[in-house]
Amino acid sequence: MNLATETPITAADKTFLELRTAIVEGDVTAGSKLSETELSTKYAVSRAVVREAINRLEACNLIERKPNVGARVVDLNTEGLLELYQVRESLEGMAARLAASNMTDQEVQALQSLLEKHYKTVQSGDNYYQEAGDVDFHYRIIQGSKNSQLITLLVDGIYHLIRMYRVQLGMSGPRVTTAFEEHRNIVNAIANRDPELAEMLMRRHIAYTRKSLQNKLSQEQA
Amino acid sequence: MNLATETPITAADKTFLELRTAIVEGDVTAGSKLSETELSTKYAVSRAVVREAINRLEACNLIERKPNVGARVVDLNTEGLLELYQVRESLEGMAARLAASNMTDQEVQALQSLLEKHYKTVQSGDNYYQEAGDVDFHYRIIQGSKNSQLITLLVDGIYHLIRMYRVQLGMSGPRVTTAFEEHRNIVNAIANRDPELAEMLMRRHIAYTRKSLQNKLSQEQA
DNA sequence: AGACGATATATTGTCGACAATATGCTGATG
DNA sequence: CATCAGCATATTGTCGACAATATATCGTCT
Repeated sequence: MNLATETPITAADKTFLELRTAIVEGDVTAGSKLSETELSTKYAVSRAVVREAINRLEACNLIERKPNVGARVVDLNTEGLLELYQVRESLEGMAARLAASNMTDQEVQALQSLLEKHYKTVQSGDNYYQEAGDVDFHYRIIQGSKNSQLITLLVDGIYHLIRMYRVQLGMSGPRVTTAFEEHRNIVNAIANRDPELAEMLMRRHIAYTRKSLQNKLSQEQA
Repeated sequence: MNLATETPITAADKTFLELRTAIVEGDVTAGSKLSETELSTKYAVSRAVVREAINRLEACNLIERKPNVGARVVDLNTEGLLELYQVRESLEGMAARLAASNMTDQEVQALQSLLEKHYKTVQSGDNYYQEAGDVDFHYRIIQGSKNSQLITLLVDGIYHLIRMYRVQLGMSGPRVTTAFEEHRNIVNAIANRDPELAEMLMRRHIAYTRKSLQNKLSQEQA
């Protein structure tokens, strides 16, 4: 018996994942068409598996499909990103609330030490780690909610979408300072097992980020 | 030129929709297998379109798939439903908040008259309308948020899931009285353009429903 | 010359067949 | 009698081909 639940990876899985990163990272430009035949030759698979991949991408809201016409990478407007941040505020707020109740002490400690590490690199000014650290921070709290529906929604769905939007709109990287103080306060609330406060702080944190984005975007348009 | 943007409906679309209602309504029992060949003969289409439909169902979290094994209707535990209600509380709370800001005066009036109609049928004791009315009420507020991401998430995703859970667990129909008072307070908050209050009341409303479900379910298990 | 219509081309939708994997059965063995 | 190996069957994964639809090209007419 093999405990490592070896899940066989189908060709459709692989092409889906490759295509998704290609889209999310912006390697295929926004609004460009996804030709089935073209992709099937490019990835050396049949059209059937390409179609399956495209179907899944559509389910993720990463592309749009019109029957008998084809699939295009969603062309993103500023409004969509801001809408997404409202959804995120709501869901991650709930995640923080649940995390304050459901995280194990061990997980809380791990979160605290992550924060510690984060603090050091903020001062050193390593921008790359900053972004990775930010994602990791949010990711752990989401997991800490222990609500599988919530986790699936955020990790499999919204996060990829947000990432794509940000790349497309040239908004890569979080706020310059990543608002370390806010992170610390959230962690404290969770460590104190204070769900209401944790939710409120997380919502504020994301709302601030949203407003910061909004400013940047309206500035660029001017 | 035809203004009615006639969207061609593919066979895959149809089978997807039929299958979804069949699953959501409980016509195919929980945990049962979805055989591709069987379904293709039943719906008189090729396996390819069945596969596409199944793919979409998987994206909706209505079924689970294991490679080389097949797809089964998700077998639902109580916990999953309660988790879903937490997500719903979060998202519909946000929807109510946004609706208080973004609904037109006309939409608010329509909502108020719906409430009126609702009130009459609560007293007459027409149980069917009560459920339909409840769904309609929530649906309008969601639409009123004007946040397309939020709308898609709730209408295309979570609502079908919740419906399926409820049917499977024998929890059809909302709370006996549908908590008319709560609905009224929510509408008032929206009409007064009070986002914070609208959100808070909607969250409470759903949290109550959730607890009511929890009681019912734990009672049954005893 | 511009607009419209018919034809040609390309792309997507659908289908049936083959290959790969999992499941169930049969029978041999301890 | 239980267990396990090997085979037979059934189901899913993948593929290439045909049909239906949309797009592009070209010619004609006003």
